[in-house]
Amino acid sequence: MTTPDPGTEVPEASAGAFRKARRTRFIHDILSQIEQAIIDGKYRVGDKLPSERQLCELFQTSRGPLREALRVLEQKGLITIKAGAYGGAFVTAVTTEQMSESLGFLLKFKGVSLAELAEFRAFLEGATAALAAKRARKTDIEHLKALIAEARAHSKRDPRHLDPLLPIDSRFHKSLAQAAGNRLFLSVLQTVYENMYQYQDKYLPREERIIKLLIKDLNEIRAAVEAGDSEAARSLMQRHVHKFNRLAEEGQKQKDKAP
Amino acid sequence: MTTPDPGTEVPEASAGAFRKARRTRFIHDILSQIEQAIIDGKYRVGDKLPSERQLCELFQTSRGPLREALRVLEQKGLITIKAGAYGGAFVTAVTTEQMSESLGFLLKFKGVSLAELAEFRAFLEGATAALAAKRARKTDIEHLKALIAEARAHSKRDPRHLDPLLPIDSRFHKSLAQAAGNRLFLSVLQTVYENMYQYQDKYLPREERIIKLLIKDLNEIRAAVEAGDSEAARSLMQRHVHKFNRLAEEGQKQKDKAP
DNA sequence: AATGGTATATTGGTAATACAATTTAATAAT
DNA sequence: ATTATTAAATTGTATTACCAATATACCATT
Repeated sequence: MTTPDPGTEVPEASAGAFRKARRTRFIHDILSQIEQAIIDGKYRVGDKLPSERQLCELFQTSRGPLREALRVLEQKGLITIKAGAYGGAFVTAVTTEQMSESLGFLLKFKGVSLAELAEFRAFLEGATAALAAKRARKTDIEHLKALIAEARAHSKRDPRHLDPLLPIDSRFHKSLAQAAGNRLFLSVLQTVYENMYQYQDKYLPREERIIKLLIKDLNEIRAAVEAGDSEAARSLMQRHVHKFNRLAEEGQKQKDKAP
Repeated sequence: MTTPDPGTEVPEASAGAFRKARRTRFIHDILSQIEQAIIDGKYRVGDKLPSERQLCELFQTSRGPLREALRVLEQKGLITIKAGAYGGAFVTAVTTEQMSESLGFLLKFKGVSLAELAEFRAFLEGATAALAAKRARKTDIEHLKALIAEARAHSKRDPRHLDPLLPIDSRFHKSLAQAAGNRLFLSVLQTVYENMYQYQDKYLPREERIIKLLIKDLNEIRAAVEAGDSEAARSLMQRHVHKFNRLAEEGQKQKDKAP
């Protein structure tokens, strides 16, 4: 399903009638069989695949190639492997981890700048907020309110420490994505976060006004979402993201000057 | 860099100060070393890594685990492996392939519907068009015009065949993403395409009006982009995407009725 | 001269076996 | 009841050998 599969191949550039006549490795066959079995639901999350030796029997191969295949499946995020008695290969729920890593490579090697990532994030979160404004239910709104209340409590107890607020901020954005009712937005958002995390929060200036600003922004967004005003939600969110990105950029310059 | 790396670890849920003290497998070390070497530019695209036997010497390990590591790197899209004399592991340029696959798994296992994918695509392409309207250069516009001209030529020569137009359509969208001047949009767009390809085009009704509609839509978008009207470009593009998605959905229902 | 075949050395691909390390569960000892 | 020990299953690693693919250089045929 993933690699050039003769069966489902799309005749895009059908100019050339031939494709590379590469002979498939064993592990390709093993991989696609196991993948298919998982996709077909023959193995569900939590299920244990047969032991390596048994799989060797089944596929009529030796442990070398088989372990290579298992390693690839592990990398794809489909299984996790535990050693020891009652260990083995267990089917796991897919996460955004692999997608994040792939995106990370693209960022690194394609030379995508943080500015580009921030721009993408602004669009993404803007759209997320707009959707949330249309679809958020009462419980979603309450959840957002609770998060803001939590943030306020923190800031009252300790008006100078930004760090405890950052995870709350993160949860706010993710809750919003959840309220948007499209899991794809949430997944992509998480992927973006996992890749800009290190930069964004690290360089925000640790000042009281930042905390106030953050809470104010979030609350305005919440209000727009609650009012069902999707355009306002989008606009507020985009401005918020851009604003905080600018703050982080400036903070980074400051730090670079006097480390 | 990918897996739990003590160095760059982010204190997200800094509630738990400790991370699982799992004894790292050999291949983790091997992986991170090779990955780092590639990231650091010690090996560039096209370069050949040492042969398996030599790598075994370097890492003081046997071929089994080493090959597992190479297989994982291959899966990550960092290297390709060729057999035979003068073969070996060659560093390759990263593509969107892995990200596409990861997204594909998320779609399959998280039960993300095609409707959700289409919604995401509409947002993405809308944003892309809006950006392109702001940033497209003369050469970009000319490229878009050339594609439309090509499409028109096809439709004149053969007014009934939609299929030759679909690749042109695809190129149009990708060119637009290129003109948007943010490689991230292009990468994500490609990722989405690679995952909805099979569905979208397959079920479009093969009627003459569809061809006319397609060309008309593209040209209107091109005009908005050329005029620098980003809001119009976004709106036109979003409507276009939704429209064609609806057509494909209806076509699918038709085909399901009478196969 | 051009083409096609063939040897060869290099390198990845597979197999088989043995042992080490890890982990859980059952058991024994305190 | 708690703790230490043992046993069994399973992955992790090492070694060795051989098979298969392939770029190169050389040779043969036309």
